[in-house]
Amino acid sequence: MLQVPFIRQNTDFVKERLAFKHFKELEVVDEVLELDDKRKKLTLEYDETQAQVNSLSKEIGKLMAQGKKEEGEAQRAAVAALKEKLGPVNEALNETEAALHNALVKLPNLPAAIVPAGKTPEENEVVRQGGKIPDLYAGAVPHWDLAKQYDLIDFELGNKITGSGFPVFKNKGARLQRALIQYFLDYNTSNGYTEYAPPYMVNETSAYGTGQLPDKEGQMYLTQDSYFLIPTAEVPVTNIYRDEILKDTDLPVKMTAYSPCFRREAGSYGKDVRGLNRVHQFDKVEIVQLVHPDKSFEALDEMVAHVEALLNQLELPYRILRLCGGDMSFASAITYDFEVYSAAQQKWLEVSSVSNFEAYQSNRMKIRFKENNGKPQLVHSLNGSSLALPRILACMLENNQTIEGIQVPTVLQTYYGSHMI
RNA sequence: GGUGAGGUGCCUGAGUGGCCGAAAGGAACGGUUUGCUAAACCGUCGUACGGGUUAAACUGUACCGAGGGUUCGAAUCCCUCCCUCACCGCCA
Repeated sequence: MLQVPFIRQNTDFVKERLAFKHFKELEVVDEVLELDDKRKKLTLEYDETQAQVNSLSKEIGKLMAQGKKEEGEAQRAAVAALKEKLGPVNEALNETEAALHNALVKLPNLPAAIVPAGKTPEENEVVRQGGKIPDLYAGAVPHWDLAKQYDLIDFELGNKITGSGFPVFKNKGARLQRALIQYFLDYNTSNGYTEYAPPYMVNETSAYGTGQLPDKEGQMYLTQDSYFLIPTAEVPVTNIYRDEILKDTDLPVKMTAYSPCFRREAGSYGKDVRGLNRVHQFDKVEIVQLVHPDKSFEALDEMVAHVEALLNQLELPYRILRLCGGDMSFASAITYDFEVYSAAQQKWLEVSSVSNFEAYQSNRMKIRFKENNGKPQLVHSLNGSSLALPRILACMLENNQTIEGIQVPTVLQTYYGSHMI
């Protein structure tokens, strides 16, 4: 969440940036400031009164010890009077703090300066395009047909076992998927990321920390024990450092993790969900960084280059989009989406999203660091997919299909064990 | 699922009503000494929110799992909840 002192000092700027993100309830900004004023006033009143109570109580202790009972009794009455006043003040203070917090979490992160204006996905800015869009032979088909033809993925079977959106990978399909995961993790760790295998369920606090809660509970599966199935490894991995104060020399923290991701995507059935395009359970390898606030844009560029290198090595045609203000996620200050071109569907599919959250997540999670003997400051957090498996797989199958079979990119051949499916 | 124990600062761990934001040890950091390393010695070593200041200094309040209660006064007593650990049962 945003920091109140910053909002206070840059009120107009905050409103302007929020409007840029097409956030409607700008009055919440003023509400935050009013509640913060109220909070300060009540805090002062409470503290001063409590200070009197404390000092009187100490005196009573001494008087009693000295056997001066009458004086002690008189003081007790004084304390009782103060405490009568204190109750309502305390109650008002608690209410105000809760209200302030509720208002504060309504405010999304501010878009960074270089975020393009716009509201819809059509207004996202294409930053770069790379790789070659293949000319497919006349009989080329979409991946769901290839999946059947080569016996790689069984969508019907998933319906039987669980429901729609839970594909079953089999044979070479399962193997290819495993090869990709292995390859991604190896690539990440060789670039300084520490590998984690996190829990696939998280508690409410963790879901809140990365911004899934409040609001987006509908997008997650909730278990009987009130744990959420993770929608991305970002959630458990970023929470590793929740409530920690790092040393500046610990930064940057670079983490990577493979995990399945579970998404309810309620009400999203329709044309775009065929095959692997949108499913309820999919695999993904994620990268997360916690960095010094001065370095987060540098880190962002590094992560973008990292993901781009992966796509180049996989020989997939891709483009990088800088999301416009209105299309960015709630907690993000800037986001780059990576899309690969699915030649048989003739469609761009999102396979990665790399974001800088600046201090928005770390403020919620209280992930901080200390420089020398300075005060704790919030780190900046970033994350990105490297990469989401199903669409990569879909694209790879479609783009690499030939009459003889499906070609496996060079970089994957040792992992997969063959050059052809 | 059953039974028992327990949650104190970066860690270990003392503390059962006022002198406790909290002993002691360890770790870490700074320094002295040393040819280097080690050892030894000295010092520093919580967080949040207020007040104050150009900034500090200084100062108030809160925090010993969370929330409530008793009391003039709570880490310490009471209640509720959460969590962890151990053993048994079941099981990969």
